[in-house]
Amino acid sequence: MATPQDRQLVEHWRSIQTTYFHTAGALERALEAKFGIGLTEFEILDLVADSTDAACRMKQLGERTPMTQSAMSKVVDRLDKAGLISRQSCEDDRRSLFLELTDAGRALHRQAAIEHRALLRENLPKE
Amino acid sequence: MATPQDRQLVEHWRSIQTTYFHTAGALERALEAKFGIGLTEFEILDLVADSTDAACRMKQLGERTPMTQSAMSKVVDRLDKAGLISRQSCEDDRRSLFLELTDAGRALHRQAAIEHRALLRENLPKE
DNA sequence: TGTCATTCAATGACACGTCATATATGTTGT
DNA sequence: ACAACATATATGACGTGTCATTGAATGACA
Repeated sequence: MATPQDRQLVEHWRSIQTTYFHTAGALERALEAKFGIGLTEFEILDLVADSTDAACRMKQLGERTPMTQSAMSKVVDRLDKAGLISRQSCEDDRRSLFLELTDAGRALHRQAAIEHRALLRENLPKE
Repeated sequence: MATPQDRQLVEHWRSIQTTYFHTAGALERALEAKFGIGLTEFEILDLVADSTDAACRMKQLGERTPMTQSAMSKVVDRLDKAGLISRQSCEDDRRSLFLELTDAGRALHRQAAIEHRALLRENLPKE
């Protein structure tokens, strides 16, 4: 802990951590309370809802999130069991999985997304 | 997922998440590999090393980090068992604990901090 | 075609964080 | 001094993430 630059660097990092934890916590609690899903669950729903094409997505979604492949697999598993998402095996590559929102998933996502955006607006530092 | 403002908001949030996970991951791996401690362990060491006064600190440290009280307690416990920190009970309020780096803790922190700052410099978005 | 390496997803062992509590101490009001 | 409440830390049960590995399918190439 020497130079002022270092102090500033560390302060910057702490502020990132703080807004990350603070915001993630708020999201987590609200989504859990109102919709019975966690933040990671929502994020997968959000990614899938946001996916336009018909590619085999499980893998590609992994590239759009810092989540581990293993974590993804487990979250998707929970979502599947909750009836919010469906996994369909790909015709052209049977190792891959194709994800799709169920009607319930789509409906829940629509509501939850509103809440999610609102909380981001409240919690994220302006600009 | 309607307005462009919303898209931008979500993109902003995802970028925070990404830099958070990416940076935290890099720190975690490096500290673990070179010093045998996790990121949270380091962060406590760092806070204690950075504490000037003689207040009963366990509680007050909690205010400088997004960590839960429970998490703090467990991290400190690990650090204690690793011989890097010592907990001394406060004279004037025996519920409180006073934290102090051991010599080993101080030495390790000195090295680890250098690594830590360097990695922050590499990973954090400039400005 | 048969081997060997590669890729996608799932799983088990394990570590760590969270929540709800427990325990000990302190404080306040009567 | 005695309840009743408040505060500081510790702990146990539990969920979820990570790493390493597995299983299945594919690719590459002699």
